[in-house]
Amino acid sequence: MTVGMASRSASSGPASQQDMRRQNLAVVLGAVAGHSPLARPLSRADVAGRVGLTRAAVSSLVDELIGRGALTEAAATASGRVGRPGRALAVSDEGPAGLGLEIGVTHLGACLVDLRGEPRAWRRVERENAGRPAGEVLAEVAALAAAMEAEAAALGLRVEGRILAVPGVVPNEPGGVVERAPNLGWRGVRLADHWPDADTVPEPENEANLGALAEYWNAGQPVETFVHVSAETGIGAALVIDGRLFRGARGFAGELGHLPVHPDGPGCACGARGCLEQYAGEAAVLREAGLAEHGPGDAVALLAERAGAGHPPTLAALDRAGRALGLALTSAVDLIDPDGLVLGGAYADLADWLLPSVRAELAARVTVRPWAPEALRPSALGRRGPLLGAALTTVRRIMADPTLLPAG
Amino acid sequence: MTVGMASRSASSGPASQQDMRRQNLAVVLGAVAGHSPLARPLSRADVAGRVGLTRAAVSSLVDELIGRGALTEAAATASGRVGRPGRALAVSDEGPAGLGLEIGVTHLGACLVDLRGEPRAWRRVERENAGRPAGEVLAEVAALAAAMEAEAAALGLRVEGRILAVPGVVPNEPGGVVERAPNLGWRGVRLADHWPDADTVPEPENEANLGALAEYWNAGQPVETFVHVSAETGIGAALVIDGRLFRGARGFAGELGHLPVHPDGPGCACGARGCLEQYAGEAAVLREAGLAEHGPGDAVALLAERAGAGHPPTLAALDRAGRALGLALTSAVDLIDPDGLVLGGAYADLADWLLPSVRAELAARVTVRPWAPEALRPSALGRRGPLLGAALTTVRRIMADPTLLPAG
DNA sequence: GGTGTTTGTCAGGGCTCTCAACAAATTAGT
DNA sequence: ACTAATTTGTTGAGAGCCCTGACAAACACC
Repeated sequence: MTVGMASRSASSGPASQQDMRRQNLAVVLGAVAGHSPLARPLSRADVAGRVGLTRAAVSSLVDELIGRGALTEAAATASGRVGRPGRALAVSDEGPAGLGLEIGVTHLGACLVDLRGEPRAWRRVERENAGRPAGEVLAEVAALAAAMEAEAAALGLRVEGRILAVPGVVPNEPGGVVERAPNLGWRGVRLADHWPDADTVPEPENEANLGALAEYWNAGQPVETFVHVSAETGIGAALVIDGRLFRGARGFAGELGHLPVHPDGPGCACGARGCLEQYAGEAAVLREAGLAEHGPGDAVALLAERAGAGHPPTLAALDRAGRALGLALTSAVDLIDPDGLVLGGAYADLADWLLPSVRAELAARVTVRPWAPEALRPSALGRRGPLLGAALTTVRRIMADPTLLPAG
Repeated sequence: MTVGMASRSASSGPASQQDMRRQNLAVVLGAVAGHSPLARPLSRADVAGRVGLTRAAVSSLVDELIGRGALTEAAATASGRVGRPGRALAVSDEGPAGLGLEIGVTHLGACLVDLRGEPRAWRRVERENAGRPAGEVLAEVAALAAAMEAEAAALGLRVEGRILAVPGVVPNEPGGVVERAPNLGWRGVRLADHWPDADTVPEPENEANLGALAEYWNAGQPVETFVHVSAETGIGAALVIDGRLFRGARGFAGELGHLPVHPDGPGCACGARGCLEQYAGEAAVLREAGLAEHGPGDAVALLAERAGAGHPPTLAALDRAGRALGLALTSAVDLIDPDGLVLGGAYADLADWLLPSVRAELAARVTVRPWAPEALRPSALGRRGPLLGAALTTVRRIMADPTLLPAG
């Protein structure tokens, strides 16, 4: 099982009556969750009419969902309509919750969301994690996680799943292993080996993937197929296709940083020439902006500051990066035909200066199909995306399969 | 409903017991179909053990499948094993069949396959279809189709679905419309408007997509995620992701021909610069090979002939095309991480001269992940792919949902 | 020929949905 | 205030589907 993949029908394998029940529980829960909280809340009869089940079936399903703590029956509402008023249903804001954890290069984070998807608690501590032993870092994360679990209990929440966002490669196969995280100096770290409590070991997932999923899950009107570009030290893209994260055959999909944008361009560390990273990577932009020997501190913040001040070399460097990124994204649009493109990670902070040139390049080169400049937009969540995505992963799993919750 | 998409669980919508039955019918049928015909045929008990249903359930499902004509009970086999021998099950080679039709620029085609996926009849007639009125061409196709239906009846086959492969754009939405087919001169052609018999109107689908699906369905050990490049007049790619055709948000996915391989290269008719088609398109290769004013006849055959004869400008043109194609495919590999790349259409006929340079370019540029040169291979089906894919589409739909067949 | 093994089928039971009927709770009308 | 109409949620009967357990049938082995 992989983060972000729905657990339904493994495409082969027989269907059982439990599967049917599972899906119908998910459908009913999804109907309540997908309903605008501003509108009049849904009753059992409303749900039945909306999803196409009978009132009797919905009643039974709702009872089970209430028993599992996924739904609550709110107070009766003065509907104003004729007939017996329905009993308002709402996704529970107590009970099940998802815990997201994050290891960044310079910080640790934690986030707690309830089943409605609402964040209920955030924690962030600054830590220089690069090069430290994985066990040491994980011990601190575990302490943070324990504090959050305590806070969850105080809020009446029960943590049902734990996902850890890491800036590294997490293989497709389960096992809780971070294959490598260059910016942390990790290689082949098994989370379970360093976690104090075997019952609360989190599942690792790549932070860029989680950021993309958060962007998708958090959108009011979600775009089902989009490319989420995320630049930290490298440049990666997460592909969300039909609402699901696409990892590629071996988990390497979305390697945007090494697309050949100028085939005869400068050599890249990867061995090829003219890769996108040579134009739009952090090191390349800093070099071009004359900031290669910047002091300590956040390089991205420095770039944003200089660009905001109108520093010509910085502006030129960002323009050059934007045009190269536009070239790479042209290839992505031609191949994948996404509904949208999202600039996340460091690019979100630099969007003001990147967007014009990226959009111009796309407009000039994406000509054989309709393409709206607004389809490219900066991330709405910015740097909080991965952590939120980690927490929401558990929520979305439960929404897709409410039987994951213990029966009441 | 779209060609090549499984009809199962529309992801939302409640599950019914019919859905469960449908899936289990498909699972049982799939187990029989997926079994090597060389090995001892499967019995009901074998199927039960393999798919995880009980013998009683499989018995009921098999009975229904036999009733619908999807399975047959073969003669008893001398198994040589102890115990009561099982009754051999086989996918029926009578009854349900799929009819594939094809309109090419210079020919019409038809193909009949039985439920095992075996071709049972082929027809091909040479016709210059470019520029002729759509109604005239479709009338000839309909005549061809009628002849095939008669042949099907003679073979004891019943045509359960009709798909028409066209060299053009078919929108995602159903409706039987060919939005445009530049090489035929078609625009907004509704098949139903020109078909003599309303009961046998075929469903149109892009030939490159069908070629890719045929490649997938026909493979012994199918690669689940691959890119099928197909060059005719333009250069297109069909993306098969997790065994399903991926069309993109608006049906424009796989537009490989306009990937910017040399951003400052020659201008393209699309308005951009340095598109792949300027290097690897038919017109560009012919021009580079000094064959721009070739006489009548198949330009691809001409290129193959000259290349086979060692004609230096042709070899240079193909090498240049191959390197450009390798660049574009590098982007595809980086983004999608496919298990394989297939060269189809005209490229299949030119594979001998294209493969080396494409592979070299990929080897030099795909460095941040494992990449085997053999993952790029020419199409096994070549020019027959689209027609076979059209015929197989119906078969795969029935395999995915045997209740499409009339009950016996 | 008897025994053991495997196959296919049947009857009973459980789960889940649908259908039809009904009590409950509210609005509209007089 | 009281009745009629309307809508909701629940209940019981019924159908569909799979599972369990049992059993006859058909074969190999001794």
